[in-house]
Parts: sequence; structure tokens; C-alpha cells
Amino acid sequence: METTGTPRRVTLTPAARRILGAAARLFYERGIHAVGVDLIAAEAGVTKKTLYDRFGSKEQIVVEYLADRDERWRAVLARHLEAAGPEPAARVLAVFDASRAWSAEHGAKGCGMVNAHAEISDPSHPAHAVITGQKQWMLTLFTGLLGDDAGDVAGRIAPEEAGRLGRILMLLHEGALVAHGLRVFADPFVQAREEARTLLAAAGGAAAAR
Amino acid sequence: METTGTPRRVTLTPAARRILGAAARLFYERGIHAVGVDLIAAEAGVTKKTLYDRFGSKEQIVVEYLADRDERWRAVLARHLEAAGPEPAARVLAVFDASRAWSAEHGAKGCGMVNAHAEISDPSHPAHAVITGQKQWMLTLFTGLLGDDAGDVAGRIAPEEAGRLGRILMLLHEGALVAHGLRVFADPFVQAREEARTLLAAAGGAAAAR
DNA sequence: AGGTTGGTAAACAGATCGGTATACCTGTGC
DNA sequence: GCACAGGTATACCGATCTGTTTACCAACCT
Repeated sequence: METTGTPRRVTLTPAARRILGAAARLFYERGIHAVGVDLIAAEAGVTKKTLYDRFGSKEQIVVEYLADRDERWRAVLARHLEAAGPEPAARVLAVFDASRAWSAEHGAKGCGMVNAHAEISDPSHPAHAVITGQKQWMLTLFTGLLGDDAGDVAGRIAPEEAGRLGRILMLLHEGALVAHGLRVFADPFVQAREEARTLLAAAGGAAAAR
Repeated sequence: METTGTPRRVTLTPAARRILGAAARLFYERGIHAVGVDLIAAEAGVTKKTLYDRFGSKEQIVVEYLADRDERWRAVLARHLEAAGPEPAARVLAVFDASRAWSAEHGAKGCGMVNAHAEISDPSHPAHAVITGQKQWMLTLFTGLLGDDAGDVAGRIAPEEAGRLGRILMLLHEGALVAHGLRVFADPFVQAREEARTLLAAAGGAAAAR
């Protein structure tokens, strides 16, 4: 599973790192349009000139923010997947565990990609590809965990069934992100994980019986 | 099922109606912060003075936009529920049908409430209550359709099970809204509806067997 | 010794933001 | 006959927006 994209268009000097850190926090908490570059510079303890020397434009900071957030999420996810072992069911459940841990620390307002998408109308905006890219990647992850990437392990299921089940898992996962961000009810990731477990047990049972 | 809230803080003169219509379209398509009052007034064919005479502030237009969108969604939903008849399972599936129809016409960018929430950081903002109110109402709807509101019809299930299943349906529904808005895959409402049907069949079967 | 890199400090530019003010017009109800 | 509600048209306000400019400084690499 390669970590595609993110060729890092910007050299991350110490100041640039502080800018990106401040921007990430502010963009996520208050929204992209609501945060000005002056505020980002002030919070990073940096002058506006430095900010524009490093990033060139606010738009570029937005792209870098999203790409960086995606990268950090995938790193957290990779750790959970590694700890889960080779069984498809365990690996799928590990995704929900990873999301629960991630959201507890960085997800008080739900999915940063979905939130950014709400503020970006232009589909040709470079951030748009980062956003939809992550969602596509997550869908491929779910279906891949159940099908192709499962290898010859017990619990692997047929491709068409992996596609269908992967999409359902995707819906549960996205729903949990929203429910968490809007505090619809407590512990949505646990709820989603439990449902995923039931689904996998049925599918795995059927696969084992086949 | 009462349509609570929305006491309409504003007298809807013809001009005000055009303002609200233009604001609704622009806010949803481009985001709230990205749209200025000058643009709203211009699109509505109205002067800024009229706009401020009717609504008093942009914030008020935002609140009215969300409350109105919520109201119109509930009207569409009510029609679908009415056509579905008294059986809980049919009524739950009707929610997904309603969302599919609604999203095909007004949902190209996903859930307007979730998108607005992404732009509003202040929890004391009057729009915040409208947003979380709708989500809570939807959760109550799902659990109610399966439990209390089901009356003495066949297919009614135990309260704790209605709560659990209602939350799962909520996750599927929110996930489908996101998947639709970000075009993660085709026809997410159909996918969610199919899964809901499977879940309801299992729960209803268990209830019937009890 | 000297150029390059990564900074600070601070002023500035042009546009746009939400919101207000003044003057004038028109239909309706009493 | 006349006030009033609901408008148009237009100019204006201070604040904030993204982005630029000029001047100076310290560290590092050759």
C-alpha cells in the first residue's frame, strides 16, 4: 500500500513548519475562508513575508494543509493495520479503531476533507484532488482489505462481494465521522465497528462455509 | 411528528423570498463565507438596503437559509413517509428514497447542514442549533420509526434494539450523504437502502419469531 | 571575503467585506 | 388626502482581505 501523492511542493524550513502547524489548527477549527493569512502568520510567530516566501499563496497553504493531514492520517492508520495482523476482518476493524483514536485527538469537528470540500466550490482547485483522492483511497482500502490484498488468508471473500461490503463499510465509516463531528450520539466509531464486525462475521462465515 | 422550530423570524415579502432563494443557492453551492451580501442582493435583483431591511444581518440570512432548507427537506420526507404506509420497514426505506430524490435535486454538494457546520466555529451561533437540531431529529426519527411510533404493527421491535438499529441507520444515511456529495461511488442511497433492508429483515424476522 | 538562504519589521496597495445613510418612488388602507 | 410599507439607486464607512515592497540582519557555505 503505497502512500501516493504529496510530493511536498514546499521546502519545510522550521518557520514553514510552524506556519503549516498553525494553519492546520486554524483551518480545521474555524474553517478555511474564516482564517486570514495575517492570523496564520501571527499564530506561527512569523511575518507575512516569510509566509509568502515559503508558500507563495494562501491556496498553496490550503493544499499543503490537506495533503499533510491526509499523510498523517494514513500514518496513524498504517500503525493500526500493522498491529492488527493479517486477517481481513481484524484489519477492517482496525480502521475503525484508528479513526476512533484519530478523531479523539484531531477530529472534534469531523472530517477535515469533507469540511474543506464544503468551502471549495471550484472542482479545478488543486485541493479538490487531495480531498476526493483520500475518499477514493479509503474506498479502495476497504474493498482491498476484503479482496485482493487479503492474500490467501481465511476470511477472504469474492471480489463482487468485497466491493459491495467495502462500500457499506465506507458508508458506516463516513457516517461515524459526521456523527462524531456533530455529536449526534456517543461513540459512533464503536457503534460502526460493532456493525462492521457483525457484517464481517456473516460474510466470513459464508466464505468459510463455501 | 410535529415540524418544530422555524417560527420564521422574518416577514417573507416577495423581495425577501427572492433574497432567501438566491442566498440558499449561493450558500449551498459556494459556501457561506465565500458569498457576500452584495452578491446575494445582485442575484436576487434587490438593493442591499432591502436586504438589510428584511433580514437585519447576514447571520440572520444564514439562519433562515438553514431553517428553510430543513423545513423543505422535512416536507419532502413527510410526503415519502405518507406514501410508504404504516409498516416500520417500509417507512425506514422511504427515508432513503426521500434522501435519494432530495439529493438528486438539491444535494450535489452533500448535506447542507454538515457543510454549514464546517464553516461555523462558534457553538453559540444561532445556526448551530438548527444544524444539530436536524441531526438529532433524524436520529429520533429512525429510532421512532422502529419503536414508539410504530404502534402495534407487525415489525415493531424492542426499544433498546430500536435504539441500536436507529443509530446504525443514521450512520448509513449520513455516510450516503457524504458519499453522494463527494462522488465516492455511484448511487450511495441505493446501496444504503439495500443494506437497511437487510438489517430490517433480520430484525423484523427476529421480532416476528419472538 | 562575499554571496546565498531564511529570516524580522513595517508600511503599503487594491479589492472586498458587512453594514449604514440619504433621497426618491409607488401602491395600499384608512 | 395622506401616512406608511416596500421598494430602487447610489454613495459611503471602517475593517479586513490577499498579496507586495523596501530595508535590514544573521548564519552558513564556498
